[in-house]
Amino acid sequence: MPARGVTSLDVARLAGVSQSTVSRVFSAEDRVSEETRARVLAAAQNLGYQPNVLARSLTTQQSNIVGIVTHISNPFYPYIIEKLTRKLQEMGRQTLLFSVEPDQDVDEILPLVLQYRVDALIITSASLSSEMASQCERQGTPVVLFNRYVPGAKVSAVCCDNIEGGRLVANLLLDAGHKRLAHIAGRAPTSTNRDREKGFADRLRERGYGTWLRDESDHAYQSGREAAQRLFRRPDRPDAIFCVSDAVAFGAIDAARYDCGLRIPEDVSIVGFDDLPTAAWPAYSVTTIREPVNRMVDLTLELLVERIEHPQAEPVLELLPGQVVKRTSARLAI
Amino acid sequence: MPARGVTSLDVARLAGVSQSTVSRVFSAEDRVSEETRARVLAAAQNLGYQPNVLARSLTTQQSNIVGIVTHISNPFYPYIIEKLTRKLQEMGRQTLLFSVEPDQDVDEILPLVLQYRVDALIITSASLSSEMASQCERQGTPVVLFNRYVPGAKVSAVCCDNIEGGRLVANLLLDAGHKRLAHIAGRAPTSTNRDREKGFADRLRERGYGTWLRDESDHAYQSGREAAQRLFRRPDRPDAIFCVSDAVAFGAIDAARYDCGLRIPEDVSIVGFDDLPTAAWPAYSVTTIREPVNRMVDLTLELLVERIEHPQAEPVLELLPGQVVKRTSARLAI
DNA sequence: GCATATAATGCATTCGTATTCACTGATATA
DNA sequence: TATATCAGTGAATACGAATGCATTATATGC
Repeated sequence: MPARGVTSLDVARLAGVSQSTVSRVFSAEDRVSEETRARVLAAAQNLGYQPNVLARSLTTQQSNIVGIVTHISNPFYPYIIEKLTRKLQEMGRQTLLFSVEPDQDVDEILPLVLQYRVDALIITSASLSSEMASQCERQGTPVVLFNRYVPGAKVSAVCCDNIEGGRLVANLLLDAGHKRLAHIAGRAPTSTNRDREKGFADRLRERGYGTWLRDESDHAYQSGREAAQRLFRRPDRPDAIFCVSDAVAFGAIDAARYDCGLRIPEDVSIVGFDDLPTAAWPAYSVTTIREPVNRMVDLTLELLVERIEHPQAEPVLELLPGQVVKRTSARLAI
Repeated sequence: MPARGVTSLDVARLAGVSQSTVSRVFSAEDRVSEETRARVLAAAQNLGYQPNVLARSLTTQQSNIVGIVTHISNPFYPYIIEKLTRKLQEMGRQTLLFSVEPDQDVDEILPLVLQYRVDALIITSASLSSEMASQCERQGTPVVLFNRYVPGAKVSAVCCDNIEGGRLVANLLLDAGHKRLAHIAGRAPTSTNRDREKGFADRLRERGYGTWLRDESDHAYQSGREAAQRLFRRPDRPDAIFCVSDAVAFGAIDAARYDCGLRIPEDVSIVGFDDLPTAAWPAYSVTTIREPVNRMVDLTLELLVERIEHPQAEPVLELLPGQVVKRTSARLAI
C-alpha cells in the first residue's frame, strides 16, 4: 500500500508528532520520551518507513559509503573484497564497488568515484598517479592502497613486503642448488610486480648468481601457462621458476606436467606468491610466500577509520612481512 | 586549495552565472550557450568541482546505484559480480555490494539495502522470503534473483535450468554404465540445490535406477572433499559422483586421487556443475554442466532496466538451458 | 509560591542539486 | 511595424533528513 517515498514527514503525521521528532528517533539517541519513541516506531513500522541514507548524508556530510576500486579477475582479490566488505558492514558502512581493467588507469575512474562522496577509498588494483592522489586529499577523501604503494605520493598504503618476499624466494631456490633460474613477471607497472622481481634479482646478484631467464604474464592462469611453455621449450630450459603470483604458478605447473611432460619437482621447481587457498590443494601444492591477508585487511580498515576521523593526519605506509610456505612444488634444501 | 565541499554555487559565482546554469551544464544537455558552457566548465575545472551524486539523487529520485547481495566465497560469484559491475558501470550505474553468510537470511540485510534507495537489487545468494519480496515491490525497488527463484513470489529471476541440468547428468552417467551412483548435494535450502538434486533423482527413477548414495557439502572445496572421503570409505563405494558444483567436484577429485588412491575416471567418475574456468584446467578437467553466464548476466541487466523503466511490469522468470561439457573426469559412453 | 533548571518537542533552516516558471532580448512571421 | 516564437538565463522551490534555537511542560530549589 505505501508507495516509493514514505518520508519522515508521513511518519510524523501518522504518529502525531513533528518531523524533527521522527528524525530524532531514527538518528542518534537524542532525548525522546519512551512513549513518543514507541508511537513513532509503530507508525514507521506501519508505513514501512526506512530512513533515506542519501538524504541523511547531505546534512551529516558523511555517506557511510567506502569505495573500493579493484580488478576482480585476479583471484587474490575477491577473497580480499569479501573480507573488507564484511568488516565494513559490521562497522555500519557499505561498499561501492568499481571495476577496472588491469591496464586501465585508475585516474580515469576516480572523478566518478568522488562524485559519490565516499567517506574513503580503497584501491587494490593498478596504482594511481600522485596528481590524483592529491586531488583526493584536497577533496578530503582519504585513500588507502591495498598491496600497492606510490613512492612519492601522500597516500596511505598497506603492503606485503614484496622486496623481501622476492629475496626469500631467491634464497630458497639457490639453497636447494638450482642451476637455471627463471622469473615469470607481471606485466602491469605496479609496485607489487616491480618489487617482487627486484627483491629476487637483488638477492641473486648478491649471491653472485649469473643470469636468469625472464618472461611476462598478466597475473592470470592462462598467460602464466603460456609464459612457462615458452621457457620450457628453450634449449636452456630452467630447472626452477619463480612466478609473480600463485595464479601464474598454477599455469606454470600445468604447462610443465601436461604441455611439456616434466615432473614437479624432480625436473623443475615452481614457486608462487600470495598463498591462495587453491595453492594448498594437493593437485598443485604450491610452495609460495604467504601474504598476511588478515592483518593486511585489519590494518587497512584501521588506517581508513583513523583518517576518516582525523583527516589531517599524515599518510602511513605499512609494510608487512610475507612468510615462506613450503609445499611440494619445489625441490628444497633439507 | 579547494576544501571538501565545492558546490555548484561556488562554480556559479566564479563563472558569473546562476546556480541553475551550472546545473544545466552538468546534467542533461539543456540549452546553454556554448560560451557560457565553456566559462562554467573552466570555473569547475579550476575549483576541482565534481557534482554531488547523492544530492542529485534527492531531486531526481534516482540513485543510479544498483545493490548486489551476494556470498563471494563460492568462486562462481566473483566472476559474475565482475561482469555485472563492469556492465553496470558502462550503463552509468554503480554497484553497492552487500555480503551475506550462506546461512544468513537475506531478509535481515534487506532493510539496510533499501535505506540506500538503490534503483534495483540483484540477489545472487540465498533466496529471500516472499514477504520481503513484496516489501521491495511496495518500495518500488525491482528485484532480480540471479540463479535462484522463489516459487510463489512476485520477483523476477534469471536462472539456469537446474532441473534439466540434473537430468542431463543422470543420463550421462547411466549411459556410460555406472553402477553405484552418488550425489553430493548443497546444504543451503536454495532452489539451485533443490533443483539440481531433483532433476538428477527424477531421471534416475524414470530410468528405473534403484537407490543411490547421498552426502552434503556447503558448495565449497573443503566440504566437498570431506563428503567424498566419506563416500569412498563406504564398503559400497560409488563409481560415479554428481557434485552440486564444480568447487565441490574439485574437492571430490582430490579426495579420490590423494586421500583414497583412486584413479579418475577409471575407478570413479566425477561430474560437476557451473563450468568455472578452473574446471578446464588439465589438473582437474571436470566434466560438467556449463551455465550460460554471459547470457544470464545480459538477461539480468535487461530485466533490471526494463523494470526500472516500467515499475508496474509483471515479474519474469527466465530459465536458460545448461550445456554438457565433456572432459576427462568422467568415463562416458562412446 | 516563585524562580530556575531540565526534559521533550516543534519551528525554521540547511545540505547540494534539479527543475518549473518567468523574464529578457533577439529573430522570424504576418 | 506589430506580434509570435524561441534561445538563454535567473529566481524560487522541492527533494528528505538533521539540527540550532525557541517553546512548552515538568521537576527542583529556595
